[in-house]
Amino acid sequence: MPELPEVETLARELGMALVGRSIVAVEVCWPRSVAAPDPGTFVSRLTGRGIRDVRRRGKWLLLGLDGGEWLLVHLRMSGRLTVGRSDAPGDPHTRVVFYLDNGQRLHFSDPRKFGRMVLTAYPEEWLGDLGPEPLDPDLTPERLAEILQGRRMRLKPLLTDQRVLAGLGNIYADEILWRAGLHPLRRADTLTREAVARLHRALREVLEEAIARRGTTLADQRYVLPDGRPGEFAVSLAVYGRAGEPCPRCRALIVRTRIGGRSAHFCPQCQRFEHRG
DNA sequence: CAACCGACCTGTTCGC
DNA sequence: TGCGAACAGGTCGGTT
Repeated sequence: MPELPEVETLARELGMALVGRSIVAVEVCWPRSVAAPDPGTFVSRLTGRGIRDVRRRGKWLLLGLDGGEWLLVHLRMSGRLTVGRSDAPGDPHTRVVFYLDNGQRLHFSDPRKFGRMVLTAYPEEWLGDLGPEPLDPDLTPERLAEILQGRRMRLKPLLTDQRVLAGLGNIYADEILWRAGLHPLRRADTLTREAVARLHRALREVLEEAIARRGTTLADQRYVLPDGRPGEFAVSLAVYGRAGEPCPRCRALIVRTRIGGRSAHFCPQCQRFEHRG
């Protein structure tokens, strides 16, 4: 569920709540949520550790700990991280709980159990295959053109490939392609210079606007901020989840199809496959 | 290299 | 109303 804007928002807001705190106890309710090390080692190495940094890489959340180790968290489809008082009401999907020195708890809740945590001194071993950050200033239009060059993949699966760019998922890939006026089935190596420039601009605009609105909370409310409030970008979605509704740009009806086993939404008028632009 | 499929999981929505 | 099928923001590994 959470993509780059959601994890970026979490990193910022969790940072305010967690940096300077320390972990006094850890409870692992669902051992498989801890990918490494084994849960016993995970708990003993975390107990008593201070949190000095919270950041994001792709869709991973990174908590920097005193002593140089990192706690990596990937929320996958249904993971949620919230901070609350000790007497917070019980959640049947709680998988891991971190007890903090100020009486608060960091809750990891995850109904589908896909989310994973890793405690490691070598985060690059887990993050090494990730492509560049879409919002990195070094990712210029020229650099994006090099990335797309020679790739025969269709744009939609390419954008969600974490080795190509880090952090895009199903929602933002659809929104970015709509903003850029590019068909999701268009082959990456067929883009003109001008089309790459549009894609580059769309990447930055969509992601920056979504971060400014603190991410997308859909109807199921699975993604929320650490204090439980929703993100506000859902109302700004142009195509995702809007099949049959008019395109905000041209009023043609949004189409939903299936690409690489995932849903894809686009405007058949604004995003023409035949256009070489 | 590119595409597709099943796994991994549970909860919610859809269609008959 | 009831019930099973289909579907969900992600990723991985194996096959074609």
